[in-house]
Amino acid sequence: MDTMTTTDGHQIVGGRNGVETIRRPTMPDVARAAGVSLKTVSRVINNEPHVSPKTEAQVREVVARLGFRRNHIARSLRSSQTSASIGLVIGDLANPFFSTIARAAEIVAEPRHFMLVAGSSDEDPERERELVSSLCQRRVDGLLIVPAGKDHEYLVPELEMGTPMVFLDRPPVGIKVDSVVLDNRRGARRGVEHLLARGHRRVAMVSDSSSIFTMAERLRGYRAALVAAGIEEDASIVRIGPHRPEEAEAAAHELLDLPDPPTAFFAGNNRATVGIIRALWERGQEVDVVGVDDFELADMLPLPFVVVSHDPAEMGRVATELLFRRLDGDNTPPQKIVLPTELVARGSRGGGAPS
Amino acid sequence: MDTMTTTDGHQIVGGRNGVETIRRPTMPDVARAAGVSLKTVSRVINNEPHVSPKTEAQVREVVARLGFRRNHIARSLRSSQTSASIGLVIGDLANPFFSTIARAAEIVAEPRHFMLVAGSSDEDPERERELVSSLCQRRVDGLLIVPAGKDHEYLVPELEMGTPMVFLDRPPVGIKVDSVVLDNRRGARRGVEHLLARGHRRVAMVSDSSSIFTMAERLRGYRAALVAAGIEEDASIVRIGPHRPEEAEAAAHELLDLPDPPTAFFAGNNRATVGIIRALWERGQEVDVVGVDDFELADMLPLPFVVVSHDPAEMGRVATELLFRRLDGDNTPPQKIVLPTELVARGSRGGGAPS
DNA sequence: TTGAAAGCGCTAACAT
DNA sequence: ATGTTAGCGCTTTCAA
Repeated sequence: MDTMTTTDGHQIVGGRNGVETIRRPTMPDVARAAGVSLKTVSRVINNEPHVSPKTEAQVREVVARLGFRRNHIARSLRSSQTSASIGLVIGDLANPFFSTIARAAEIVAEPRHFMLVAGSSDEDPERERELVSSLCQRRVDGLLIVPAGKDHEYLVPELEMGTPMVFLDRPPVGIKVDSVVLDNRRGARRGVEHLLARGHRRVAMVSDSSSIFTMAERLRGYRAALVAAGIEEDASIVRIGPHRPEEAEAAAHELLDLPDPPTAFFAGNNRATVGIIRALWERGQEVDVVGVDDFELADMLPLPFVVVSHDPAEMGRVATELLFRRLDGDNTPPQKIVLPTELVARGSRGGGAPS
Repeated sequence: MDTMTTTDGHQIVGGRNGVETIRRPTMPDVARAAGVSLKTVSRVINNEPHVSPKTEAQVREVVARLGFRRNHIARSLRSSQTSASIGLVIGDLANPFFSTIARAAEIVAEPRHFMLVAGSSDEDPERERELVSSLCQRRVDGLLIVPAGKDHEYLVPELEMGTPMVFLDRPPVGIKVDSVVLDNRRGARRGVEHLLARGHRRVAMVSDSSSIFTMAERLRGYRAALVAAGIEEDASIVRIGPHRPEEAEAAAHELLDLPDPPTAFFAGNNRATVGIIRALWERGQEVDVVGVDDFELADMLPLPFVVVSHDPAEMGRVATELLFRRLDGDNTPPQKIVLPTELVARGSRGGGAPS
């Protein structure tokens, strides 16, 4: 047993090896060892009727002894082509929004013994198509997609071949399939109206690229609120583009350094919110902020703000249940399910808990 | 197009349906349509040599026209039994620690066209076994496991059948396989020593159940630091068990309400850290805190504290690369890779950024 | 209650 | 350069 340390500070401890590879037992192997036919083994494995208790016990004993595990690949090939898996295409598994969706999907799939095959598109339409292609080649039974692209006609063949799919967070373009989305426009509008009601006339907006459907919708909601209040939009205080919190933070600083700075902020997503809060906090300034998306620890940040909250887990759950309904043969027309949003106060004033 | 609203506030918009199911084209279908043999199609699809450009173009045209997609299930069955997928068993996909690992694994797997099949064990050993069984039935090429159970002998058959596996975060028990873990004990010890160096003699520990390997190790590190400093452990200020932040928060309140309260806290993981910080913040008290695990927004919490930081993405990356090395035929003895930890100041004092 | 034979869609080995 | 045949491990007829 020797130990070494690599340049990156990892310590590696070697052990001994002592495993020899043996062939995986197959059903014929089990049948031979149990002295029965292949079909009988199949019956036992699949809990089919018409097997005598004695034969069954015999087979089960051999199964256990040999460590037999049915080859699901082979089963999928022969049997009704079901791989008992669903494909999940999301933006980034490491992003809590997406991983919450993934987990919710898993929870719905688990009791049906379906597994999740997941891939991150990184918001790249090309990668989205590659992932979908990979998943279809693997013959997943259904697809859950948070689309990055803006045209989904490429999915028509898959649809025709009977692969059910549900879009999440962003609607399909060019095809008619189920989707579960947020009421982005109304949520954003209500968030901005909250600021206007507090007397603000110069409300800045900071958000990720408007090529993302949700961002474009939230921008529309922002504009609708301004129009309804008779306020003309000032393009100099609308910053669409910042993706990472640091970019949003820089944008907020720039806006606050303007000769005529905004008196309030509307953030298109939680990364923008975090960036803005951080900028304000660094400057020791307190400015009203409303941001779309709730996030962990939001209530403990050192400045008060309001979030347009929604439930990603609910989105994942609803979408996955809809997908399974389709798998179960539901042929009703495609649905668009719109989940509500809600204004919630977050953050804190001063050094202690809000009273 | 009609709209209805459900009791839970979801809005459902129905659309029209117009998709008819057609059979998925197979290689023989393509061969027939292209007027060539099955094998020729196979050659084209697999970019094998010895196909005339003319024939190839012909086949590709038909492939595109029919929307042919090779059935990976069938390919897996015949060909070297590789499903081009790796199984990932983690505690909870929605937990950022695990989803970061998953994403890192994905990034390593992507260029090799391997997909991730993931499942959450919820820290339940029974569920861990079920997941492993499901994954093996699906013939994943390798397994990445953050084990929940404390005995992994049940994996011996899988090992013998040649399924490579790498354990993450917690070492295997009863089998010799690769693992990538943290230097928990030393990290914890250094964290506690940091508090002792600041003059503390009554350092409380709050952590999740010691049945989780990492927690037990961190508790050992805590004890080692106390012993080295000649301080006798006071069981009344050691709270092992709190799993959710709220439970840790309650534990912190209880400890602070003690007649002889601790003057500092050591938190076993980030959930404990958050709970403790929240308790202190609610009371308006400022007490030294060191917690294992870094987390997002830690630097913006309203109280200063120190984290024993490490890199979950690095853990996922290293483990997955090791797994692929095994898949590539590396037969060297199993390794145990230990990743370092580091003390980092987080949180902030007062109402502004740290200067 | 049990078993024999065919075949899922592909790749591998061997012709031609 | 192209094609033929066998067979991966299972489920599905169909027979006994």
